[in-house]
Amino acid sequence: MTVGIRHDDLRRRNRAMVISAVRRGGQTSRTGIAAITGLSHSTISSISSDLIAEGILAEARNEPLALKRGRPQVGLTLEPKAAVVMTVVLSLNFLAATLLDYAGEIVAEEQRRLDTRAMPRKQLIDECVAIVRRRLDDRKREGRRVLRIVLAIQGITDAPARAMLWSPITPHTDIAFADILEREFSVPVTVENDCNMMAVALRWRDPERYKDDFIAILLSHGIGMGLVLKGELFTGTHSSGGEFGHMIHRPDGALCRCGRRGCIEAYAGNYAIWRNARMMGEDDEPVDDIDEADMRTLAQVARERDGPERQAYRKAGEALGFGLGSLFALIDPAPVAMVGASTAAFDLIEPALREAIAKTAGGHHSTSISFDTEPDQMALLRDGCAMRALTFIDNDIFASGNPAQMELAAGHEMA
Amino acid sequence: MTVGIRHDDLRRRNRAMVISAVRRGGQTSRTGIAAITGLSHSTISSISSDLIAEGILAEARNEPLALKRGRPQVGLTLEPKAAVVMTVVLSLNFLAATLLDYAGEIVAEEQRRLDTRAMPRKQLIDECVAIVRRRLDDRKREGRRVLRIVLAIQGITDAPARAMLWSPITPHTDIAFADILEREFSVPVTVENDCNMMAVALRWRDPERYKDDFIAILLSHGIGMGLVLKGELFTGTHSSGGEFGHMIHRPDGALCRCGRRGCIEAYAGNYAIWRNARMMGEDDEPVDDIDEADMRTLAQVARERDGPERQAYRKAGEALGFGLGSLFALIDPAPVAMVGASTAAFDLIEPALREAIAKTAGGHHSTSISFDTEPDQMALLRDGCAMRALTFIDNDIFASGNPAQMELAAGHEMA
DNA sequence: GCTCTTTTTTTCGAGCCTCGAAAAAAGTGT
DNA sequence: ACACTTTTTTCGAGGCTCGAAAAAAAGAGC
Repeated sequence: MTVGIRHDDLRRRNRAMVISAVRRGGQTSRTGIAAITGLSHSTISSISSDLIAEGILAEARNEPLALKRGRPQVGLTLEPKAAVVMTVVLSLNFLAATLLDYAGEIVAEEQRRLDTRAMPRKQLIDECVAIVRRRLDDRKREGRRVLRIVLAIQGITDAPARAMLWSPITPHTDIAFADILEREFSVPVTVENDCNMMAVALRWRDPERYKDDFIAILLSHGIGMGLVLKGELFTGTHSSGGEFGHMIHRPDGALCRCGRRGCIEAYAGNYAIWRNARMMGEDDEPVDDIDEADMRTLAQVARERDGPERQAYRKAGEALGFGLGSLFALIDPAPVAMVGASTAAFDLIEPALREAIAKTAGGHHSTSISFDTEPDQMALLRDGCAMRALTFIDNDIFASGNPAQMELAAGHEMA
Repeated sequence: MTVGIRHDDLRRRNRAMVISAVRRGGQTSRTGIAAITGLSHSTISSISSDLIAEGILAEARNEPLALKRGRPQVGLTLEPKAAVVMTVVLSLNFLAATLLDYAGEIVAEEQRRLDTRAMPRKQLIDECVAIVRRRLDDRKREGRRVLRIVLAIQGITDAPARAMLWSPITPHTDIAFADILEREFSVPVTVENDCNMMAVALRWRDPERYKDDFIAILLSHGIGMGLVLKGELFTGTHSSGGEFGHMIHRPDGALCRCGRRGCIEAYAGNYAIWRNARMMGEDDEPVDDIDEADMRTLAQVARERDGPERQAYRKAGEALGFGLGSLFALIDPAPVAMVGASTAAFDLIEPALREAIAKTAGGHHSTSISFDTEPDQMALLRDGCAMRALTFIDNDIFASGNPAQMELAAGHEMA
């Protein structure tokens, strides 16, 4: 049973609402916030003066919001110096860390290539710890306390966002990154699934198109998905869930990277398209990594002539289409964003995809389903992590005007 | 953006919490409620004395709750006379209406057989209106106002629970039952999917087993599903969703009742099992209805010898297993309840089901997934509707001590 | 340049709500 | 009968939001 609502919860929630309104709206006046939240002007006035005094919001005295009669609106903005967050992205052979201020501006960045698949467990962990340490020591941080680290991992994470359970980028499993980094740096950490963070980013980037319900599908070596339903990120009950790529397309079908058979990924992942285009057997062990240039060449050949290459893309489209059809049977159709470098070949995939989806129960209005493509997954990923970290600070730290918490945030060095 | 929290919301939520604690706990003391909700004793005292004065709760003076030292606890119960709700169940060739008091006890019942499939649209509607009118006129109602009607329909309903969009029980589509009944009787109505109501009922009936995440699958002429995730009934974005039976098992496979091909239902529904057992073609038009006795005979034959009958059940198990595997890839494994008369043959289905699920990504620990069977779907359905209606009254009418609402509830005759 | 009008923001008192402490109530044990 | 224990109610304090009114900060008009 949910716990009863106390009096102080009330203030906390309304503070959170004010912060959220400013984060969404950019520069927003008190009157605007009152309109959005439905709270009275007096309440907004009281809360915002508190937040300004606490150094969370700031008044943007420079540019007036509107040129009309009457007292001009004073825009409220997020105070960049209020906090700093760090995002860490761990993908196949790639590690990146970014430091951002409270307003979401990038303060410092670092990217590295490394051979994640060959690394021993300890070295993989140490690389992550090291990159975090270097960015924490970055002088551009200017002593502002890092209040949150969000680590996005390609693979499955656990439901409390504490650990990586399984990942295609390493043979090792069950790495409790959150515990490890928290022990090391005394900053709260969460570990998130990469596709989920992409979905979060899409929502912030284009709230018109990606409103309350949409699907982000990553077309890459493997197939991933981030799902937002009713305004909430959809996750599994025990894990990050949403493993669209491992729904079954054909029972006992092609061999998947996960060791099982017939998964959607075993038809639509880069390795599967490659395998089919090269007319290898469906039982052949998936190759480890395919150069992006090779995939581009493959797509070009498929565009030029009707051969096994074009067939391979057709099979990918078919798998994705039937998979989406099954998904739509569960959740109803929703806008779809195709993310990743392989979306460059989406023109080869789409016809078969639409054909397949039209054969399914969820495909009722298959022509009206929109597919957008977004090739740059890394930028999306970083933005998603940043918003995840910042909204955590908004809701769980700054919303409760708890003096102890605030002091921590203001502290110039960490424990 | 969610609207800000006002002061009166606070009381309303805490009132709802008190009512909910009593509905769950049966006879509960004020102290117990304070412990469950985390609210202070003074708050509980104040709220419960209000609720008693308003005739929503009552003190159960008869039996003491515990035999220990100190002032004995006074049990609070739901006041049965506070309201009355009606449930209406519309299934294939069957219509039932039940009147229940605020404590959930049945006041009056009526069941009818009718040929839903052959009925014109108007007649189907009229039958529903008529059964509601008869039960509203029932003298056992004793003038207590009916505050809610919940209509459960086998088929797809829309997300706001206002209309039936499609159903296998009738060729007619898009019937706005909620509007029709509300116009007729001036009582709020919702239209719910039958399997969703079964899931609701399971949760109330056995909260230990069916906690926050579980799946109810209806094995019947068709295949339906009710899904509870994170304590919430899972629905689609536009419709009741969760059409597990129409996820794709085999692309371009067997002909389904819905007109498409390869749906799970086209292998696991009674008509599919029948079709396979009789060695008819997978393209053969599904039969309309199969006698329950015939299905029992079929199962008996399948148990006795290894022939097409047993194979048919194997295929059903396989379809359900791969389907659950795909579902588990999205939501992670959860307890499953198999509901309906056809669960009598679950012993024939289970081996192939477990075999299939073990081949999928979600089937990691396939042996640990529990399958319960619950043959009596009608009782479950009625209970689910009743709880749906009653909790609506709890949360949306009685929780807000709105005098206007309360007066309506107390009124002895309807508008 | 001054006053009037308009719009935004702050101030102030009223009304609720929850909480903790203390008091009252209603039994059991001896 | 009296002491003890546990539940429930009462009461005053402290917070929060709200509406109304006041204050602030411009543009418009002359």
